[in-house]
Amino acid sequence: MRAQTQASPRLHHNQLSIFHPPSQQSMHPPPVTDAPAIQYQQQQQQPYDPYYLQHQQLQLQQQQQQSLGYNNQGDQDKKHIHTIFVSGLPDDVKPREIHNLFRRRLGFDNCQLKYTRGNQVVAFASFVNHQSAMAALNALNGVIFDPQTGATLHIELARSNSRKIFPSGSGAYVVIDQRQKASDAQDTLSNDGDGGSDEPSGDNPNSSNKGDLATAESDETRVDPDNAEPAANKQSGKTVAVKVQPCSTLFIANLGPNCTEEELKQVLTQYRGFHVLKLRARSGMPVAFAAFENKECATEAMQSLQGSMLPSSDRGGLHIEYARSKMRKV
DNA sequence: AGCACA
Repeated sequence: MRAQTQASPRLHHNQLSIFHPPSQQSMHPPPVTDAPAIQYQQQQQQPYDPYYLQHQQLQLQQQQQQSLGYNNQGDQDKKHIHTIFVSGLPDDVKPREIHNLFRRRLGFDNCQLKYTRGNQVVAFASFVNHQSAMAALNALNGVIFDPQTGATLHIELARSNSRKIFPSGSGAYVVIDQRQKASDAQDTLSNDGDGGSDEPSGDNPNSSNKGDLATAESDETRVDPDNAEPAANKQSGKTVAVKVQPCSTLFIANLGPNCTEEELKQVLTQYRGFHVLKLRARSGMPVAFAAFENKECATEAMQSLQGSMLPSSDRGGLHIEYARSKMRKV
């Protein structure tokens, strides 16, 4: 009997918890001193999720910012936007997948999947503040969502924030179906009570209510045709050629000059199947190679950590690719 | 853009 090794090839964000610092930490000092900004997992076996702690901190931070008048909407920039707009999704995407894509991200609040009239699928994800939204945007933009079709996520800041439908941190998601043809959108509202619900279980075909959640639609969440780019050619019968051959070893670049092997290892050990890390400093800028048990594990880690900032990062977030050759087993 | 170890 075989184990369930052939899960869905799509993203499984089961272990993501890296600190995404504010892209531009503005006028406000870092939150508080009683909790470190980075909470590494100390290689424990027990499931450890700093998400909730950090989530609470972020909410506190946002309240402080609001009370200080930083959420000034007179600004022409988008500092007040804490919702991101996601396109490039395959049309068979499930709301659960969107939720699982974002639920572990720092500062996540809620998300909604939307079927547009043009038979496109887009999603909105809201965070507790602008920085968290930007961190998620930077981490997931350009990520291949479905390796089999090559569908690539295109993420940008939403034009306006989603209306808050659920209490913060409830982790709920919403489906809005505007398709013209017969719709098969089923669940409109779900909670994740338990921690581990990433398995690609069978879809439940209970199309009980449709359209009642469409009241959540507003001009805030309207989708413009120019806002949603045509996704990868998933219509063609053939599978699209991928950029780089997937490999169980990852190539990690854009590290800060002071990046240490320990620092990177602390992060990588949070991901399933991680084995060995090798750091190589060359001409000032170090690069690293991380070996995983298999390509799937490597892919998960890459997709979660893409663009993430380390404490030592000073030239932007991590740049991760599949290595060109597998790490020699030593 | 930068991909080693054997």
